[in-house]
Amino acid sequence: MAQSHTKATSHTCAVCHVGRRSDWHDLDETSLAVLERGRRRRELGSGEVVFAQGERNDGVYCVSGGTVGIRRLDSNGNSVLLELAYPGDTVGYRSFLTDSEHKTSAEALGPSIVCHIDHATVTALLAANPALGLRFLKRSIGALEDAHDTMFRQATFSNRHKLVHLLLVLVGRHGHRLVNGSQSIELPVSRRDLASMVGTRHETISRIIGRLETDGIAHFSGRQVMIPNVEALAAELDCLASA
Amino acid sequence: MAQSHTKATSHTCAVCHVGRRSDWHDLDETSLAVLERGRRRRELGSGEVVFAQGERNDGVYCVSGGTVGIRRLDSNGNSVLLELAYPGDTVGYRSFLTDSEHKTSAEALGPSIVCHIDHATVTALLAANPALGLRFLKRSIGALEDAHDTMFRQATFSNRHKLVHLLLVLVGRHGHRLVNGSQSIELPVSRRDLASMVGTRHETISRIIGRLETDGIAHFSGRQVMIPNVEALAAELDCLASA
DNA sequence: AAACGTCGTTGATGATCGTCAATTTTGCTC
DNA sequence: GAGCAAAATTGACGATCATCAACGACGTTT
Repeated sequence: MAQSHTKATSHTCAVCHVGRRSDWHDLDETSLAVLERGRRRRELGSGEVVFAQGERNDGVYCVSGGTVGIRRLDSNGNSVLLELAYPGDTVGYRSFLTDSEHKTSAEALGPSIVCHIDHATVTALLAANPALGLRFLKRSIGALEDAHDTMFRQATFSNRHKLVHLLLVLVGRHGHRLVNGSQSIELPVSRRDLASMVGTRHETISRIIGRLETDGIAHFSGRQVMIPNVEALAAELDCLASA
Repeated sequence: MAQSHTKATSHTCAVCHVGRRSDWHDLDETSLAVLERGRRRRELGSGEVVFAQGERNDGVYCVSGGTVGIRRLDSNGNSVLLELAYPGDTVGYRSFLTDSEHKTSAEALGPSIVCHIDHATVTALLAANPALGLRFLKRSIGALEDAHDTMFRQATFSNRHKLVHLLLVLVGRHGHRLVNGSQSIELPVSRRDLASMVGTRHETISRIIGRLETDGIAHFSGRQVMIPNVEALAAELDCLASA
């Protein structure tokens, strides 16, 4: 809307994620110029780190392609995948706004593209565009409500139900409808990460997957999942809401 | 600092929570006057509801005394206590900022005092005081990081460790040091709420408490808890960090 | 005082899970 | 393609948990 021309050089933020509306679309022309100068595009391979837990903040990152995982680690080697970020999402804004070190790590869960916007640039953009701060505020509130949802499920769902719910969420993001109406996904995460998201061990996830297989609800082959009937999967959760 | 006089009428926000710094301390004189007009103090008995899940937002609430629980319910009667709010904390700001219905309920966990600040007043104060928006932003980021901590513990701690951790947090908020160095607390929550915070059933909490008793680590009598040696309690968690 | 509901505790039992270990599979490097 | 390391699966076993049920304690109501 505001940015009518800008000679689509294919990699300016103004024309990026047209459909998805990133946090940077509302900027005025001069701010867009500032953004273009302070921004650096990075292509990441699977597993590459965007920022690491404990590092000082050096700006924020806008996800432009692929999937980015937000992870927390401890000194024992435990790892929990807390959030998934997709194109249009901004990550690293929390430690920026609190001017502190990153409380989580972010890593590409597959080939991904992120744009780094350096610290000084974000500071300048925030000063000139109050709406940008509002976007971050909405983002953190949304993330908090997601976290509350997760905490509620952790306390009330069985592990099987938690895995089914997670599969349904991933289908919404990564699923492809096949001709016969069934769904096919390539999971963006390992079994270990699945386990950490469900709150159990990877061996247990293996066994629950085995039971889903024998029940005919889903068929797993590595990270490929075939779901013949998504409604049947969703029905597993409905019995909780109605009973 | 800014408000030097204001004739301490004992119940103005400017002189409330002097030590704890509420979100409303930074307001200028004229905004403080607006706040005083749009604010209504409420004294709540144990269990009384501040706002209910699903209601539309009608402003925010500043906790002035006691303890307020933030709770999520579902249609099956399941209830999970997600957060605790203490004097100086503001609650209800999330649905205010997203202009939506409350996603959680808030209730007094004991005799409490909250000040209701009506919707129009908060809107006016936010427009005149950008710093107030920042306070809410910091608050939501802090709550999100707490939620991430909880999610991490849910995935990596045993139920016993989760309960021990929760006890240590509650000791920090509600504990009193006795002459012999031991700590005494009155729990602000029921066993059922303890269970929901740990992510298990109340019967299991009962049994874990029983084991803590026989281990001599803590002594429970209703909501009164005696902890002879807080370090011994904390040591339960240390073995996780070092091992 | 009696009746009632909620909360908390305790017991018994079957189901589920965590752990250790062995093995297979997968993905990557050389 | 061979070789390697990490991931994933499977089995066995003990530990823990969810569930159902019974019971006592407590506060409120009638």
